Amino acid sequence: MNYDKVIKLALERGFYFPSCEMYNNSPAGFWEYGPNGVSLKNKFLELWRRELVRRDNMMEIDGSQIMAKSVFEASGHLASFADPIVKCTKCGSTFRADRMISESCSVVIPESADLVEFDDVIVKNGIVCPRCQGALDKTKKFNMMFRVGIGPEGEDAYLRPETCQSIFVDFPRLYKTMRGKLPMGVAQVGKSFRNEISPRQSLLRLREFYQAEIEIFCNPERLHDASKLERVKDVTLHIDNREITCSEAVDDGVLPNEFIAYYVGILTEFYQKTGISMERSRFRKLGEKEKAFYASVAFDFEVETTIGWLELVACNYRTDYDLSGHAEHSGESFQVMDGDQRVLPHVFEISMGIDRSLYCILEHSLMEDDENNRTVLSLKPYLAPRHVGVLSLVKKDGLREKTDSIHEDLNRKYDTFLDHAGAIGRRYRRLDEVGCPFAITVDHQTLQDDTVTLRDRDTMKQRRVSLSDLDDTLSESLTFPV
RNA sequence: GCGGUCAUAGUAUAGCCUGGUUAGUAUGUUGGCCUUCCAAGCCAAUUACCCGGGUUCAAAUCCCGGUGACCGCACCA
Repeated sequence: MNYDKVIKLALERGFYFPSCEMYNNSPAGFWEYGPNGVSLKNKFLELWRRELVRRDNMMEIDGSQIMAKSVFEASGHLASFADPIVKCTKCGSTFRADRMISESCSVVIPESADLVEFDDVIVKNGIVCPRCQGALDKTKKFNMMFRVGIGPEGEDAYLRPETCQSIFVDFPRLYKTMRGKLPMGVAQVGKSFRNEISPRQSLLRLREFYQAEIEIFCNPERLHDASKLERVKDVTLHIDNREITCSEAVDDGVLPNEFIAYYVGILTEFYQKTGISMERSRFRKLGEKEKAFYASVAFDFEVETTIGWLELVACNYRTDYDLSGHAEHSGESFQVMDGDQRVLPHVFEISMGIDRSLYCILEHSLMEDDENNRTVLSLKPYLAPRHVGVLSLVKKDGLREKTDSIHEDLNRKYDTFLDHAGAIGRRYRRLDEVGCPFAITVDHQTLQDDTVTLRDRDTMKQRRVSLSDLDDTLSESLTFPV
């Protein structure tokens, strides 16, 4: 299934759509989730909590989206989350200053250098616009964070460009008050904001987006403990073009230690349960130049789609980069006791893009069933926006009333969809398109013996189920897997 | 931000070149009839020319500007 079909489904069936679409000055890169999108997202996150947060006994927080300027001085984002750009005064083209200079005259300037250094080299070497030979303007910094003005004086603060900074600044309190012990995982779901130059492709490149981030605080001297890895040692990983188990990955040096291998393992088990094809997924170790400025080791979890490989998760070993930065800027101590050892914890991060993950689930689940002339969103039942359609075969002879009462018995426990209108086949097709795994239909026999038909989305097969067994039957298929 | 292409109902499109239509079609949606378990049929209803300006007696149509989308470049924690 391809990108166009997914976006068409998203627009037509209330999964997601552009924000403020009726106003023509609405900026790009902002999308909203409709009813089915929210329901899918909530269930995806519930699965994430089960498979990662609860499984590893992590704690979850919900931090504020606007954060103090100092946070980003300490984190390095004010200095490093910005690109030096230079603009041509004649044709208006914009270039990354460091790249353009190294291409024009092989002088290498680090991107974090002072802006005057770029200007000096441009003047000294007579560099002009590579496109039109026009004169270049002065180099500027383009910072990708959104600045906000707080209070009447409009004091500087920033929308967080990643959710994890709240986890870092909250770490000392969490450790003290929540009886922290290393390794300690802290998770957060929330919005992050980045002023992308060119947002693209709906959910895949947003200016405002959801992240589910996990930061595991650990003792850097105890990364070879294999006790947790035991649980996932046989999980198969696609990594660096190989197919190996978690424990083999450590033995072969593909993954640096047991600690990281364990988290890569549970992350893989999580994604297996989302319905994303693991055959079309991989971990990829990032090279020195691809890594973020804070990472010493970085793996991306990537999924193949019709528009290429997408990065869904960044796994970064951030060392003590963040905690030492915040310790230095705030004066607070971030050291903790691990046994009888005083340590400044290191951080391993699992930073997940929720929107991208949802897109991949949709693309990998969407099927065209030509034989039956239908489109089926073959979601895992526990992720489906609607669990069960409740339909009356016809409205008359009391079937409507019977159906309504069955619906009332179900709709507090399940996400249901009540539908009386139109041809039954059309109603089944509509449910198929939003991934609803089951439909029960009330017919004349129901009035006689309190049974209904239960239709399975993927096979279209039906069986008769007694109303008294209905709850058990549905629960069995709709609860999250263990 | 640059270049190319594009913008008409929920969705997909015709009409634009050559200005004047009641803006057509398909599908969807809503109600009704019929049917009574897989997008059937019939009747009715419903919904659109991206925004702003210009040219003109008259603009969906021609011109300018803006915004957005797609592709490429670049960027991408």
